[in-house]
Amino acid sequence: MRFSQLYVPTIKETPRDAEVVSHQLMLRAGMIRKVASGIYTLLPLGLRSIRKFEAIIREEMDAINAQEIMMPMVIPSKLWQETGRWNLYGKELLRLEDRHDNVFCLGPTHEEVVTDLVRDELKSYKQLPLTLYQIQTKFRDEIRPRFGLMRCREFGMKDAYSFHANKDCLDQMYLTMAKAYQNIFTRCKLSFRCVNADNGSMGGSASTEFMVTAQTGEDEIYECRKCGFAGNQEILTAASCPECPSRLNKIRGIEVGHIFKLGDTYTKSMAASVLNKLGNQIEMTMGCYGIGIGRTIAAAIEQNHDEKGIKWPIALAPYTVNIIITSIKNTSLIQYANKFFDQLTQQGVDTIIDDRDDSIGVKFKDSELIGFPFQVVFGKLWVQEERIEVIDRITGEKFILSFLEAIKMLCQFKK
RNA sequence: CGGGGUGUAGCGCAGCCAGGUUAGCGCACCUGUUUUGGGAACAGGGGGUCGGAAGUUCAAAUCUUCUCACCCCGACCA
Repeated sequence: MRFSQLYVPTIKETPRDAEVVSHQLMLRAGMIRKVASGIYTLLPLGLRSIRKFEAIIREEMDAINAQEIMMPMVIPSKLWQETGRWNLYGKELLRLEDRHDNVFCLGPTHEEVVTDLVRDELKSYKQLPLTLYQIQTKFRDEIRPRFGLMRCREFGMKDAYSFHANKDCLDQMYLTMAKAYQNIFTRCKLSFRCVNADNGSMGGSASTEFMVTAQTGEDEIYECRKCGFAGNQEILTAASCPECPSRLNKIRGIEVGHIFKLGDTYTKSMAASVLNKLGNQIEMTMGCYGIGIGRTIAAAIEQNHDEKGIKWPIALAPYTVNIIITSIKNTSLIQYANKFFDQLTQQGVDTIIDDRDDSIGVKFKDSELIGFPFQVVFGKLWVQEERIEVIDRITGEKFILSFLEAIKMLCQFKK
C-alpha cells in the first residue's frame, strides 16, 4: 500500500471531546470517526487492526473446535419473550418494528438465537459437546456511551456458545476457553488478569472476566500479589485475600472478555433438550464466551502509547513496516525504496510506503502517531553509503543496515 | 434518568459578561514560486444558516425562553 493513496486523515491537534488517550489517538491517527454518540466508522487503518485481532481470535477458536457461524443482528421479539428477557432487559435493548408491525430487537447478545438454532437439530447427547461462535456487530443502547471504542452502542464482539450433556463437560470447555482467551491476549502482547466475577444479568453459576490492566480502566480489580488471586469489586467485600492471609491490592482494568457458565438457564426456558444414555430428556448445559473487539484494540492503545502516539504490538499493527522516503524528487531513492517495499511484501511482511510529497517531519510525525512497529528510512544515508535506518517504534532503537540486512531483520515479522 | 459542561469554517479556539461596520485567529485546504533529515517560506485565494426555533430591540454570535446534539460524573456492560 502507498501512503499517498491511503485514506488516513491524521489530526495534529487533540479533538476536544475525546477524553481518554486511546480515543484521542484513534481519532488523531485517522482510524475512526464518530457518526453519532457511541457509533463509529472504522477507517482503513482502524479496520486493519480490527481484522488482525479477529484473525487471531479465529485461529484460537478454530483450534479448540469452535465453529464459526453468523447470526442476524435483527432478532424477532418472540425469541426474547421465550426466555423472559424481552421484559427483563431494559432500554438497552433497541426495539423496532417492520412494515408488517412485527416486533424485533437489535441483538445485544445471542443466547436466544443460538439456542433456537440448535434445539431443533440436537437430539442426542452423542451430538455434544458443540461450540459455535461468531464475530458480529452488536447493538446495546447504552445509557452513556463513552471513550470512543471503549464503550460503544454499536460494537464488534466475538461471542461463542457451547452446549453440553452435563456439567463436567461444560467445566472442561470453560477451562479450554479460558486458556484460548489467555492465548489470544498473550499473542496481542497485552498485560491482563483473569478475574473471578459475578454473573449479573446473564444468570448461571460462574464467570471470569479478562481485564487488560490500565489506569484509565473503568473497573477496579483486587488482586493478591502472593497467591495470584484476583476478583472484582462486585464479589469482594473484605480487603483481605479469600485464598491466603494477605491483603489485596487495588488495580484498574478494562474488561475485554467475559466467559460464563450458564447452566440450563436458557435451555430450560427454551426447551432445548437432548436424550441422555438412559433415554431421558435432559436440558443441555450451556456456556457463553465474549470478547469485545474494538474495546480490545482501544485497551491495547491504552497500554501501548507514548507522547508521540501509538506503539502497536506487532500482532495488532495496521502495517508492520512503514518505509519513509525522505525526498520523492530523487528517482533513484524511490526506485530502491520501491524494490525494498516489493521484497518485503513478497515475503509476507505487512508493509506500507510513504511516497507522499511532504516534508520529512510530517512523515515521521505521522509514522510515530500511527505507531507502525518499524520505520525504515530511505534518505541521505542511502544516497551517501547505501545504508538504511530501521527504527523500532517500541524501544526507539535505531539500526543502520544494508539493504539485505534490513530485509532479513524485518522478515522475522512476517504474518 | 439525576448533576456538571460545550455547541462560532474540516480541526483547535477568540468574540458573548457590558448588543452596534463586511464575524476573527491558528492549523488544514486551493493556485504560484522557492523549499525537503523532524509538522517549510512568501504571495494570492476559497470556505460560515455563529446547533435549531421563537422572542426582546432601530439593531442579536452576544440578552430571554424553548429545543436538539455532543462531552464529563453516577447505575449498566464486551
